[in-house]
Amino acid sequence: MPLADMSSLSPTARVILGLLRFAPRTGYGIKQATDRSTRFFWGASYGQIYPELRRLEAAGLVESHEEPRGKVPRRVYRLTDAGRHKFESWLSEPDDQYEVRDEGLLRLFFGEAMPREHLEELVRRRREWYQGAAALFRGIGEAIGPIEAEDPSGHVLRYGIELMEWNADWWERLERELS
Amino acid sequence: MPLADMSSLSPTARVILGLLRFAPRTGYGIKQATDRSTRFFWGASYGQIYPELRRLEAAGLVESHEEPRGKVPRRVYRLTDAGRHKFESWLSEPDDQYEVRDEGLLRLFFGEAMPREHLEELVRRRREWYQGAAALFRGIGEAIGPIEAEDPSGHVLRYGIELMEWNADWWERLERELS
DNA sequence: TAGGCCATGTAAAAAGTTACATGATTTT
DNA sequence: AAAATCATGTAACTTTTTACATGGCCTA
Repeated sequence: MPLADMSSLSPTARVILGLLRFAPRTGYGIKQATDRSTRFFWGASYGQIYPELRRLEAAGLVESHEEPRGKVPRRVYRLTDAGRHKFESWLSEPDDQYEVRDEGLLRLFFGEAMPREHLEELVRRRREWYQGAAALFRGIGEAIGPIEAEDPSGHVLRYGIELMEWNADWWERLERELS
Repeated sequence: MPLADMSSLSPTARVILGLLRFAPRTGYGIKQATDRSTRFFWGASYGQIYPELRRLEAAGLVESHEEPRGKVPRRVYRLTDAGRHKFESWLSEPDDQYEVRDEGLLRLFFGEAMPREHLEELVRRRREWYQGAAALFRGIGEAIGPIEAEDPSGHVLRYGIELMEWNADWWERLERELS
């Protein structure tokens, strides 16, 4: 029985539904999974996850049952058929607009006027971040991975790895140019 | 006289201040400038720009004067010294976290399960978007550019062009693989 | 036994989007 | 004469962040 207005899914709702497709999880588990996977293009905080799970349940897109560990209350959520269907119809929608928000790039865009040492620092950090991201993406490809990636040769994963590597390279080159 | 709490700048405030560094502008002009430049990593809507300009003025970071065109009221904003200083100290802050939000990637991340024809469509659109973005960035490099780019050989612009080209290539390759 | 991890949540604030409303000026 | 562009704004809503609060379980 859909009670809440879920005619359109918020990005966070989509992350949640998408992760639950692979396995049932607790709110906490969803947070861990996003931190290890989607955080590179869409993060989520507890302040969104828990309320969103309740909204999704009210709309009949997920269902939950209690599964305590000793005295620790614990609620495991899983996708309903309606939820799976809703998610898949979102996937099928045309998406015309790719909106990207990248505060680091914003800073760099205006940063040409920065003192040299700050610029070098910024470039170094950015390079390190991309190296970490590349390593993480490669790790997902090798291990079972937090998202239980069905197909380790999947396009997206490859895109992720290659994009992060390209970036790590680019920033490393700039770093060398500057020094 | 700073009246509003501007101890920390919102991203939109930073875009505004950053653009005003090059030239005084109206709210409308700021919107045009973002649409042609920062929109690829940070967009802004009128609903943010006009109220933010008033907050910035209340805080003494920008100042404005009326400059009507005929009967059309028109208010031109420019940076104050305090605003310039504030912006430059933001540039100098260390930034540890690069948070990126990319809804298109989110979709693709989960999209492996998509019906083939939807996937192809998505890939095609994405390729086209990147080709457009690459063209636009190259255009900025050639023309004076809406942001009055001081140095057309600047790192960021080069980064933008090369990133968009890399992406256009990547998605084109995937498109061919799929067909 | 202490520190880290698992686990759930809320309240307030901040940030951003969307839809609406209005009208002059400039270009085709 | 029509269409595009310049120009300013608001109200309601949605989305996200941040800071707080609590406490059991596991392992070194």
